[in-house]
Amino acid sequence: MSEKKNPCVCTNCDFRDVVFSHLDEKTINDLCNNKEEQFFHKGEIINHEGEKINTFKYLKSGLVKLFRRTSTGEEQVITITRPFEFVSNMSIFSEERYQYSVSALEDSVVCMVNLDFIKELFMKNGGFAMGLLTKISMINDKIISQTLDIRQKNLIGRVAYVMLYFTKEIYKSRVFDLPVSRKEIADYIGMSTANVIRTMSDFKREGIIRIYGKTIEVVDLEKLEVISKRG
Amino acid sequence: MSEKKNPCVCTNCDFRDVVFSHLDEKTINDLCNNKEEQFFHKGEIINHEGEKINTFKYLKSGLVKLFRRTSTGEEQVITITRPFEFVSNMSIFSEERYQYSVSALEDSVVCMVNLDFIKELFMKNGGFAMGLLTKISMINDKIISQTLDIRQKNLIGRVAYVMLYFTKEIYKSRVFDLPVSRKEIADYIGMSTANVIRTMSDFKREGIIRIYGKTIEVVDLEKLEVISKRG
DNA sequence: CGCGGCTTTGATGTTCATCAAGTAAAGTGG
DNA sequence: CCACTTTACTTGATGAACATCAAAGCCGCG
Repeated sequence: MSEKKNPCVCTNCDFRDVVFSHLDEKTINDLCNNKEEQFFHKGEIINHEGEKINTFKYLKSGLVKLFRRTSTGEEQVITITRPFEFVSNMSIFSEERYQYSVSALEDSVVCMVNLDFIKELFMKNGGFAMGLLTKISMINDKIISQTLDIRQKNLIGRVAYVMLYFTKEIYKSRVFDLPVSRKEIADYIGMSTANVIRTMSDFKREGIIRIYGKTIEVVDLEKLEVISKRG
Repeated sequence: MSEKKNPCVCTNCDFRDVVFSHLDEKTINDLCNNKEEQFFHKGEIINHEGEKINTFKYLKSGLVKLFRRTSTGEEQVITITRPFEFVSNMSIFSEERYQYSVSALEDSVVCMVNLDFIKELFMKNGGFAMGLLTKISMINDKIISQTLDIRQKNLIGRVAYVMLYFTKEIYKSRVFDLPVSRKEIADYIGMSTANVIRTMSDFKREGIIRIYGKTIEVVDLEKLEVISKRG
């Protein structure tokens, strides 16, 4: 046990539990030499639609949105997601280029691992492969079911859904700073900006939420739930 | 080379190229003993939402739809897909139970492989694992991008999209028997049944398609493309 | 302090769902 | 095989939901 100390920070990375749990110390060390951490300011693009994929990226801290741009220039937001849930794009193995863009909604730290290294690891370590497939499947399932959930609701149901999503999934708090513009919410739920704003104003008028600039306070969580379910 | 003849039909299965390409003869033989083929009549359920997942299923022939039922009882069609594209549900590894239902739109043959066998194979054969992950990713990507494509269109654009989907992706022919009801199209594109019918009648009136009972003939493919893009 | 982007609200019009009533087609049972 | 029942399809009329347009207020930033 008197071997030279391993200075690799990956050993203690919280992300190990997510997909790198079945790796021995040597592999973790290799991983460490094949990765790079990068900081992104709020608003910066993490990767562009069409860009070549050559790293496996995951979010260590912050908040990101996954989106694409339609031929007419409008933005379609696919999902908004927190650390550990965002494992690169879904298509690292199936596509050579990113199908969607990812941008930082808050200051974020992304860890980028050489893709060939990941692929090699995937080939020779079944446990790792299984963990990664499971994680990727879960992310995809979540996106699909979220999309279906939204699709079945009307305008106010969708807005309520988004408020609840931030409250319960993203911030786990009834008070939070909205990390997106009204327009981004609109692009997320497929409604017009004006109507998103109108609905939020209605919620405010009815005492369901309070708005202080960018800060939102959910006052009546139950009523939001009812609206989201019924809408 | 005088070993006993292997009667395994899997050796020549077309599906080998899809995910079972990296397997040696012995493994293929094992696979053969762990699989079962099943025939489903048009309309039959292949698997139910909520049912326990214990086989890896793929479509050998026929046509299926993937869907779920909302709390209010309406059906949401997630995708309609042909052989080799449908590899069980997406969630065989991430979930214990099916999240969605699958039913046969045409008479179909499904091959069902013991899930534990697949998992074991996945763990010890990197090439197989890679092929499977790639396939699953592609299916997921397709579902997500299709959903986004539909979402950005209006009523007539969506109906045109569906007609083109059957013409170009499913049947590769301008004349085909519509395998779904008007209501199922409506559930697929998220519009009302009456309006789907109305739009198809409009297309017929304008000479874009012809309708003989269940049979559809696409007369003006280009006009459909224009409507689909613009709508 | 002035400019540009985001937000807000009202007024107007379009798109689409819903309802209703009728027809065609496809099962079902005698 | 025919009468009956049910399910799918069709069309028109109406109203609700939502987009769009426009004008004004707000806020942050150079």
